[in-house]
Amino acid sequence: MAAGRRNTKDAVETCITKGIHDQIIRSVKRKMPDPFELYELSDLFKLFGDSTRLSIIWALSESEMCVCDLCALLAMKQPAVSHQLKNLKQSRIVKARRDGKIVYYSLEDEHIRILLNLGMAHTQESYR
Amino acid sequence: MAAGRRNTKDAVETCITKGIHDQIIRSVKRKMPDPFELYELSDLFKLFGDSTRLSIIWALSESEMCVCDLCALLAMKQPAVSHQLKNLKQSRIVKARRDGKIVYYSLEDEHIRILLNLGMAHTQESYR
DNA sequence: TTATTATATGTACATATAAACATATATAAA
DNA sequence: TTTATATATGTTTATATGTACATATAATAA
Repeated sequence: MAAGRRNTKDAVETCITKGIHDQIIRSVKRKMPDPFELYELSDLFKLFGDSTRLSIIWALSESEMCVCDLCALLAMKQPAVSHQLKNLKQSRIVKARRDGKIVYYSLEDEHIRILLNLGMAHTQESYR
Repeated sequence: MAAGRRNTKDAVETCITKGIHDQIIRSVKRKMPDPFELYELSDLFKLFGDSTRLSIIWALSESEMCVCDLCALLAMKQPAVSHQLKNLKQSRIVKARRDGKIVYYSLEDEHIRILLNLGMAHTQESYR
């Protein structure tokens, strides 16, 4: 791609049909979120990006549940559920409260529920 | 887990401390989206779950761009960008229009932009 | 204390996948 | 037609990751 073009510090690499979109690229580049934020955000979405984990999120959007409830509901092994809950907790998607031996999980905040509903709206719209 | 419990067709597997959450599990199970929908939805989120692909989505939320623009903006190889755009297009996250040799990509609909913004709100809230 | 239950964690393995590289296709100009 | 440019696609490889299994920890009861 694009041989023989300058590559100074602030130069913007565009197509040979040079400079057409130069201003757009520069403008967008200025607004770009810092890499850390994009990385954190992709990590958030990544956790929604597995169907069994998404099932857990969906279930918790319906009701607080304990680990064993989720195992029963989703026909998953307990360690698998616990591993996923750990991931979900680290990314602040779910929170936990212990009551004796039982640990109850629920969604961390309303953002999660809204994200889920919005995604479902998009999917349902695409496939009807 | 839970040895010696009945396992008839409609039985709900719960903890030994039996029946505590039986009603909740049954209720949630009834409302459960069908597996296909959850699978499609997880596929949607999965595409948001990679930082470079998320950068593409973010960039297109700022402005329609051609493949080469994205390469320049994100410092990615052209085939890598095209591969990701193909994935994004298949899941109706982006759409394309061709103008001569140049193919311009943009977000498919407003849901995508809202999903992105909502996710960013959650991330920014978590880390401030 | 020991026993039981509920949950968490360490590790290994099989699968998924993002990126690199090479190559093919599409469009326009010469 | 041939040439150049922009994009698409096929294939390989290195990495990431979900699950299974074994085991550890936490909490309650006996």
